Amino acid sequence: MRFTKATNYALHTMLMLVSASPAKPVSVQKLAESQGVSPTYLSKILTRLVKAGMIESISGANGGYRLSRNKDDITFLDIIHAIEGTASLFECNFVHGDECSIQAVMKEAEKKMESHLRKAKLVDLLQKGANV
Amino acid sequence: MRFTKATNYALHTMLMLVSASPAKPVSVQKLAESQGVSPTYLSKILTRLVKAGMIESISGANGGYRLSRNKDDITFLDIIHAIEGTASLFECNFVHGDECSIQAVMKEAEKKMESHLRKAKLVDLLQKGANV
DNA sequence: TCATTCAAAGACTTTACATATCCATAATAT
DNA sequence: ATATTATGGATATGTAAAGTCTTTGAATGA
Repeated sequence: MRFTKATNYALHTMLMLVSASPAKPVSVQKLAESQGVSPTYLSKILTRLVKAGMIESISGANGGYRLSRNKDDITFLDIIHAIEGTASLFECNFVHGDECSIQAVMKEAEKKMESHLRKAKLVDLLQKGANV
Repeated sequence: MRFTKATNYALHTMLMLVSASPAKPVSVQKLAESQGVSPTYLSKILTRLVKAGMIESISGANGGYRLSRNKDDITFLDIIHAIEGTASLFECNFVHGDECSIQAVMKEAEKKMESHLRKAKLVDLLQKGANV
């Protein structure tokens, strides 16, 4: 299992939007070009972030995407869930009597990762002087 | 991203081998039947565990698979790494100046999950009376 | 020694999903 | 009006997971 490229695009795009002025939307052309991905494809990915309520899109000339929330409220986990979905990473399909004990361990492990991603915010990266 | 079904099969098979007598190997037919998977396919999966040195296979009549290590040394992470590989779950392909700050966060999150899976052992489930 | 029982391995198929591309449509600024 | 920009649907394409089939090789025991 691997995180999808779409998640990589989404995270990098969000970092750009967080560091950009919230007043001006950034066009998908610009966002796509800096990541070496086609604008139409990136647009599809960003639509998922729009539906998750994290960013908003402005059509027409000088349009593009911009944050629709406070920067500080945006965690890694929000973005990842918007792209990858919120389903558990491990599903035991067998019919045990009660809950599968293996699955219980796996879910606990997943929670550890999620907990870290929930604490991690994009703004924090900017403060450390990260290059987008 | 999801864990593969192969990981599910491997974990359940290992739990069976841990709970079985180490003297007698268990045939892949038996292991496969109890999980509703074809023997040839399960055999492919188990071969990876053999190569990882966790179990050993005995050919010929009364053959099968059995543990090749102490039960207590077998962690969830060992099994998962043997099946899914050890590559990082997240790879940023872009060329930043130095290491990608987003990737650093993702790797840290992954470590949290791995740390939990390294502590989790199959024997512990048996003591809790888990049904295989 | 010979048939039987078992795993290993290679070639192959099928399925599912990620990764796009293309085009028509709708919204908006100038 | 026209240029600019996102949206959505249809449609490839690529790749990995999931599974089958068949042959080979190793061990047992009669």
